[in-house]
Amino acid sequence: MSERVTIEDVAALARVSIKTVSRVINEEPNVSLSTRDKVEKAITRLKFRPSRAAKSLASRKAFTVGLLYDNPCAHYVANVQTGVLDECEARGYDLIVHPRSSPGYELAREVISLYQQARFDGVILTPPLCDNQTILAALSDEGIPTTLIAPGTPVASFPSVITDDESASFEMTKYLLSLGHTRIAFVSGHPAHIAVQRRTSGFIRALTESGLTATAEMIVPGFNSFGCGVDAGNKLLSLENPPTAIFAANDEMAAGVLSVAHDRGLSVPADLSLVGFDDIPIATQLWPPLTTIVQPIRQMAKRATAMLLDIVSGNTPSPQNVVEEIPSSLVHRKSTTRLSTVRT
Amino acid sequence: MSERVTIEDVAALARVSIKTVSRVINEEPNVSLSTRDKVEKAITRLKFRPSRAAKSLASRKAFTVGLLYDNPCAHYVANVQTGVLDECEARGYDLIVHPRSSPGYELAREVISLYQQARFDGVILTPPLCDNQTILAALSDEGIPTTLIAPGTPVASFPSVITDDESASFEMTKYLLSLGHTRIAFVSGHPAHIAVQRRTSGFIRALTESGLTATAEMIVPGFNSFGCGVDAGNKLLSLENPPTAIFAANDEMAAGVLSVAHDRGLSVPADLSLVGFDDIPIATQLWPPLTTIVQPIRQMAKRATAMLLDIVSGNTPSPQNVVEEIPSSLVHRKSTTRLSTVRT
DNA sequence: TTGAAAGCGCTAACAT
DNA sequence: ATGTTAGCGCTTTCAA
Repeated sequence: MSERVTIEDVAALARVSIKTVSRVINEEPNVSLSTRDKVEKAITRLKFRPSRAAKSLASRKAFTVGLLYDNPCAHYVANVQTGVLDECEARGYDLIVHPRSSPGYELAREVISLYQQARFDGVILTPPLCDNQTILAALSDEGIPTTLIAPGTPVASFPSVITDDESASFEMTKYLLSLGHTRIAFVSGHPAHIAVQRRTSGFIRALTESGLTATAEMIVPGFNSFGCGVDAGNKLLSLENPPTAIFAANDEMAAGVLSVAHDRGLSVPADLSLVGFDDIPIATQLWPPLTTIVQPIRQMAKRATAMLLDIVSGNTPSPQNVVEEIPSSLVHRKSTTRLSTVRT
Repeated sequence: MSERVTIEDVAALARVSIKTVSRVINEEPNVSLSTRDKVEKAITRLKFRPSRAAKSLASRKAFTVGLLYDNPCAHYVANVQTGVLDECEARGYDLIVHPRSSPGYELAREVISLYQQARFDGVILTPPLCDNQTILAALSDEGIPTTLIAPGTPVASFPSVITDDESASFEMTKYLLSLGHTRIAFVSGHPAHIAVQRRTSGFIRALTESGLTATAEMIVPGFNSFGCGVDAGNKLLSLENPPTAIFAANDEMAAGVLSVAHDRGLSVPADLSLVGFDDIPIATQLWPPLTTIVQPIRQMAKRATAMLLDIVSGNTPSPQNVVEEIPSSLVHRKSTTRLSTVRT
């Protein structure tokens, strides 16, 4: 293997000082066009790549962000990673991922240790970690730059980016109402995921605003899993006066409801309109494909990363308690239809 | 924020030289027990964490591995990442992920650039990248330490870890045969995924060995997606003399076949036994849950990482063309049953 | 078994 | 607009 090409080699070839080369590679001002040109030619000729380790040591920055998560949903995680990487690559940062299911204090210790080793400049937290008080407190105490993706309660002292769960849920319910449905059931999500809880509020608000009331038998608790959807579906469709539309707080539960409908010989959407939330891959693979709400996960992750990089690179007048909201969107697919006047 | 604690602070407190501290933190030999003890106490008291950047610069190693992939399946990627991290964390390495869908030469350029910046010491490739000749050649030319996970043709000059696709498929077919099925159809996988192609061979071999022949109409091509499974299912179940068992080269296609069976009012497994391959999450969420083959993805990734770290840390007498095989396993669930003598 | 000195390849702070 | 001089916090090499 060839020896490493250093900034000195470039300086020698271009007949300038290493500081000038440094200016060029960091796009600093105050370099004449001709000098810049000479240096760039030398860089190209020698195939010079500045050493990340040397840069880090000298500038006391890792140029790396950490992504912390403890989420079983591969699809969600993949989207978040993609969004974070979008921003990292654009700004020359690296990403270190840290999936963790250890207790809060353990995780906190690990993260602090990594930070002290200067292995990253700051971290991004996703649900449910971004609602974990132990970790949040430790990060705050240690002064570790942090941003949050979709925290349940964005009261923390960290910038966060959220989406409009409540109003999206409201819109979806309105849509079902506009189709003529009045007996609409809701399968609520995991109580620990605060953001998911807001979906229930949106549902209730829409009903109330239309002069309807959300009865207890039409709101059944779920815990986000397919199996919960199955249970909820069985409960709801066994009702004396069953719903004509079901709104599940996530697609996985909607899929569970759908399989129950199939089993019972009910046709979706002819006999039952069904909608979910999230737009996970199976939403389009099921038959019929699910009308649902697309979460802007990737964009949220990208923004959260941008906010973090602004902080760690000192680009910004420290935004403090900034909370940015990125809207989700409703996709119409085949699982919903106007309530037919002829009832079974 | 407090000032950084350095190796000098520790040396001063322990009244030894920095070299001795270095010996202790790197677990080098030739340190007396009492000295080691003194140093360790000082480290604890000061909460000293060696700077990764300084260590990298001085030792000319990044202590980081890169993971390259271009795979749409989030579940697969998540498993690979977990396996890689298992090994990385145990050995103090970091992981940088690099998902890419750019053309081969572009990717190659990017990877070489990152390597030259010393942002990682070596890379791990997963399908389909590990079968991409352009990238493989570039990596080899540049002398970048590399290991491969599940390459289609492990002829390359890189250590690889594979699984037993052919024999697992053989066993699965034998199992179906043992249940009394003789009209068994196969939905083959994506032609570009060579490993997946081997599953077809195993199927054919089992049939042949049992004195049966694999007829053309019973082997239908697929491309790994749910939709392909639907198409294949429709084709197969429309046959004048349809199969009593269907073996899909992956679970996603099996799910497609299952939805067709449901639509046609066929009961699985009473009317049709159905099996898949991979054991992705929906395999257990479908009804009935799928009998399938569990791929040891996480372990494969862990081994591939261990091999890479052995190379980059010089722990090993350069294993060259090592190919390790990790066995998969068959899980019996509810989608298969003995062929009933009473036929429909 | 221990230590002193010389870098690793950059950036920072200050000249000029 | 450009250069000089010190480090950054470790490991390496060589001595003792």
